[in-house]
Amino acid sequence: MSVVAKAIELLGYFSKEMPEVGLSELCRMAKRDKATTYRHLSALEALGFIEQNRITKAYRIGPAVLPLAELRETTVPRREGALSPLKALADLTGETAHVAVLSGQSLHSLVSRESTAHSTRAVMDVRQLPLHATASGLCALAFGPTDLMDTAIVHLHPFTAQTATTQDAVAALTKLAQETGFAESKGSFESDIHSIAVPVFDHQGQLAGTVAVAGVANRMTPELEQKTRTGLVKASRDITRNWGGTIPSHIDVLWRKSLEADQQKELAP
Amino acid sequence: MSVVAKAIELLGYFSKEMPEVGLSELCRMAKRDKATTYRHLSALEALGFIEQNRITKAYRIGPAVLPLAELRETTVPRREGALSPLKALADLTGETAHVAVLSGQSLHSLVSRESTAHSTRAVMDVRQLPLHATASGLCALAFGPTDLMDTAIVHLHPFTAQTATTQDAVAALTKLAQETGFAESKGSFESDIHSIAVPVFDHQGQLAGTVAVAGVANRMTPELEQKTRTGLVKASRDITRNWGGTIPSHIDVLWRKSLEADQQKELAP
DNA sequence: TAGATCGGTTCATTTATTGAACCATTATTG
DNA sequence: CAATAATGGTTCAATAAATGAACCGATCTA
Repeated sequence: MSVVAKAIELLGYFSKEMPEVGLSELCRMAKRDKATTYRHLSALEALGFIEQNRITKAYRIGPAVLPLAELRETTVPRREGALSPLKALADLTGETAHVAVLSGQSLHSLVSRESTAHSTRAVMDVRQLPLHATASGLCALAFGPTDLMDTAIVHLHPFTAQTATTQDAVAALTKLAQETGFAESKGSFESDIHSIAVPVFDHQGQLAGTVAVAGVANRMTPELEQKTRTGLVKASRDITRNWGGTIPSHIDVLWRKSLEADQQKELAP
Repeated sequence: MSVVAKAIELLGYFSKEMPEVGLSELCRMAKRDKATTYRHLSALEALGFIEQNRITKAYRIGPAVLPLAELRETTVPRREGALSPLKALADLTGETAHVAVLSGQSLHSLVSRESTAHSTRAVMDVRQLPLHATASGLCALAFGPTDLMDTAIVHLHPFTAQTATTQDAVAALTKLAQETGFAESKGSFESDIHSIAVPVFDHQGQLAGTVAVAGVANRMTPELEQKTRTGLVKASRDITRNWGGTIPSHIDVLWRKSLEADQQKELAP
């Protein structure tokens, strides 16, 4: 692992819940030596990526990230295009909706929207999503570049008892997603969270990212699941359009079939 | 210089004018070896800080900066508070207005607003502002922590023929700013740009950042300069208030005196 | 077709990174 | 209130990682 990666990884330990973190705390979280962490922090501080609270000595994200984000937004305005479909999805389901983008071999959280319908809800505080353990990740494996699986199986970290930790198990989940058009994670990343994800595509019909709904498990009834699937498909269509992409026809077919099957089930009993 | 710094410095070469840059171009700009640059880029790509255009092979800023910027703004919401005073300032002067924040020992561009009054205008594409060569930098030296000067004099890079390159010259400009309440740069960073800056303060009356107007030199008449000074003082008062800060009374006195002197001059001829 | 440029790779040399042990301060606590 | 255990920060010899000249194959240009 390069120093660059180690240093920048530290930025991942800051969150809305913990916007300021001290040196020792950060060492524990990153499981690194104090001197090392300190030098990494100092380097990031000199660059304005983090800054230090002069009183508490704790660190927080610095102002240097702002112009970079602005540049990214004006160059590739994906966030804006994802925002309003995501809001609609969160409102429809009453759960947390989020969009992640595929960059190289990894999946990054782009924007998330929490519903205010319930006091308990999923909070998206992870920036890089594990491919094998999240609905979004499995969705990327199912519909993204094939070599993504090679990266995924390097570290099959067991986040919960439900996490798929063998190549075969991950492959099976991926296959299921490819057959239905929906990727699912039932407590495989966080134990009480049940997620469903669908792919978003770029102008070449390649996977650009994923839209997902992360729901509190005990609220995820078959009815809500169906509503979620319908909402996800609409959100993916909207975001794909906003990003100037097109949904491959075979994906369209998959979704139509899955949604029709759901409706059948609803009419049957 | 640490690898972390070298790698992250590469991010500085992307701009609105050049949002996508190839490997060789980047090597020339950063004056570094190709292999080194390539490895730095690869590291940043793996972290999502940059991504590669699969067709042109050129690199651009990646999506990983977006959640960081969002976290920064929710933690330290300064951008929002600066935006509308900045807009007013740009409209008043017809030139480019911008705000920078002091983070540790360096000054970072926070947000800039260009006026549409003229087709030629200053473009703020630098993220870290040199302390000795810009109005904002001199302003920070004049009203910020005293140890800032130590950092400033380490590299007195001659950006133009007008740049102050001796400690004495920088000290003289700083002293002038301290006496008038306004820091000025006449072509010391970019030859045709004339800038004026004033400080913005935090809740302790310490320097939090700077507001500045960067004007095209030949448009900067004494009349526009006076209008700019008045506008800057208003902008600083508004932004300082929005950030929950207070302007020290001695600064208030300085500004009043300077603006009154300006009015005298205007009435005299 | 010959030369130039591009992105990307290799490997011996060099240089920066590492972490145990060390301070100096600042809370905690019996 | 003194003892203890945190905290942030620093040092330096051992070591692991970064470096860059030279190289490759693919495009592009004249």
